[in-house]
Amino acid sequence: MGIKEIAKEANVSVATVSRVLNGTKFVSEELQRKVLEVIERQGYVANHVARSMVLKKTFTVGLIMPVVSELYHQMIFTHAEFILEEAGYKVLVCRVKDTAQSVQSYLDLLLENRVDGMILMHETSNPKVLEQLKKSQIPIVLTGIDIPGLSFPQVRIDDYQAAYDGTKYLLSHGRKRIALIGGWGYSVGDKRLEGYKTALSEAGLEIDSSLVIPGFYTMQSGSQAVNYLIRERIKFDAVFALSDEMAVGVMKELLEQGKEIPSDVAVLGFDGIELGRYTNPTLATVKQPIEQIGELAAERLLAMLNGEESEDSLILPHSISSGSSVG
Amino acid sequence: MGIKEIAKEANVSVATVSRVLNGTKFVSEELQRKVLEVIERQGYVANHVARSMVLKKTFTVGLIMPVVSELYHQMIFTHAEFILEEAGYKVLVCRVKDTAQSVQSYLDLLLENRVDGMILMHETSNPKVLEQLKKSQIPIVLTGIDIPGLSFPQVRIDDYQAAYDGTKYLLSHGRKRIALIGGWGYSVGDKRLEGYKTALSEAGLEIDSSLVIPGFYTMQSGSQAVNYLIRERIKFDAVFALSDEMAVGVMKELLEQGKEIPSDVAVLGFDGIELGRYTNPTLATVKQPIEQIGELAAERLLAMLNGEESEDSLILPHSISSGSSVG
DNA sequence: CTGAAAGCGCTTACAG
DNA sequence: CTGAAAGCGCTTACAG
Repeated sequence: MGIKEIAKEANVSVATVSRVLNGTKFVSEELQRKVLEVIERQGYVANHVARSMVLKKTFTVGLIMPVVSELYHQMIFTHAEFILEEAGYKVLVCRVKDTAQSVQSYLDLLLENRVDGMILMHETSNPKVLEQLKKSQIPIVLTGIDIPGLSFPQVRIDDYQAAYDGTKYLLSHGRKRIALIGGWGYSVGDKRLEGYKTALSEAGLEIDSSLVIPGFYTMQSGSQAVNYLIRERIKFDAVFALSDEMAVGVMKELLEQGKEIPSDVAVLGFDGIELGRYTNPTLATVKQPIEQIGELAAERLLAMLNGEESEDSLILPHSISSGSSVG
Repeated sequence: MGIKEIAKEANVSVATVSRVLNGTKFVSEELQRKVLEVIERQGYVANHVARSMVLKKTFTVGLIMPVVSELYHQMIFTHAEFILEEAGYKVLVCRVKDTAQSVQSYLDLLLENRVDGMILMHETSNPKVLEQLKKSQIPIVLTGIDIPGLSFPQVRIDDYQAAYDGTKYLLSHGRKRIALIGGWGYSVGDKRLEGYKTALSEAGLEIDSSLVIPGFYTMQSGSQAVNYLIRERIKFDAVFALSDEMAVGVMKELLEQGKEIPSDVAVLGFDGIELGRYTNPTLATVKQPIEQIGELAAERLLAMLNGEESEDSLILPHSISSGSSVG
């Protein structure tokens, strides 16, 4: 049951059917009525696969994102998706399950399926992937991340400054032994680490590398980090977790180990997801403008999809959101 | 840059290129080498849109899910997706934003884009949608839900029994005034409500309808329900929230209002998501076999996609997971 | 094993 | 305003 059958039954050409379907050209009311009637009666469902082939446009954008810090990424996704859907695009989401999983296969998948554009929320340094990304002719925007060597427009915060401000916030609450948990070896994490170090140095404090703990941005990972600190008898009076999810795990483990929050240990998160307002104690955090990031990333992509010049990056403001987990 | 250009440059026919690309037929080593070389050198990317059109198969399955109880639905999705991806399918996710949003547009989208099958995790009673679902020729499996009038295979728990067991669990901990929060007017919620009522009746307790509160399966909604109960001075010594996310909101509000958990009020959740083990106090809950539901739903869909007979529904076992939020 | 050709279901100049 | 026809990039009987 295609356009051809509809055409025959309505006694018109396929061109006419196509035209009433798409409203591309004026069609006399009579033919329009006839065609619409047949379509309705036959329960015709347009075939967008065929349509995409001739149009060379799929109205699909690909989104590659990590599954860690899910609540944060989901929210960005939700806001971006909303804008994209409004504009008639659908989103093919590729969720990179863990750090070991390669982005390669997802990138191939998106390219083979001819997505019109891409939003990349997952850092990668795989040279082959980088090469493919550069060569691809479709618009791409990096969201929440920065990939050195890739000149696509970015929509994100200033991670260095955000971590700097977060650290200062803890310092201003009298903390001196601040553990930092995050993913090192990635641009975002490393920049935040720099901000942390600078803030400590400026406060005249030495950087103790035993306080810099690797984490995977999951709740479990937060718990493990605290467990490690305590097991190794490393003294600390604050934890700065570089995702709210890790912070939740951190608080859980601290309470379990009999620590008081924040009197014994203050906890500061990162991201500003809704969950932080529902924990006990509530979570102080470095808040990203999640809604804005998602929406602006989508809007930038749409602009490029509409042929506008690839725009510059957008660095959005962060803020500190207080909570009872810090003094 | 299509198969045609590759063919010309390799001095073979397009048929041969297609064959080496798909490994469908034996191609002499020599031609194979020549074709592969050109493909590599040109950075050819196969066009799956064209491929889908002739094959009448997109290797895409549609997934319609609600955005409430996100952690729960995400986990089911994650497990289902894993199986599906292994089998070479990609997933087009449709996230229904709220109860007011219609499934209609997503259903149309999936059908127009010719998904090979569908996983439906969102209840709907829209008669037109139901009609379209019935008429559609593709395999569909209902996951975590039951839609009266639709005979597709289901993969879910016994919601009636699960709520019955949960209520009994609270009763066994000496609770008598159990508030129930959930979404009424949907099959899943209503069944659970029945289980709750039966358990109370069997215990010789009267059903107090002022304890049956509507909720939207979000954290915020859980908080609001508690707020309502307290504001209206309705006495209660336990809350049975029909999602863990609501339970988190419930606990938050209780603590904020100065109630002790569980001595003043016990809290029981539903779903068994990871978050419940990270809250303070930890959350007792009626646990669904999330991983199994996701995997089995995907496997059933794959079986049907492979032409196997549409199978019967699968009712999986639930369990009670203890936590310090209940006695 | 290999190729010429038809066809998948649409859209859109090009004529009329 | 309407239609005949070419073409989008593939796959696959059908011959050879």
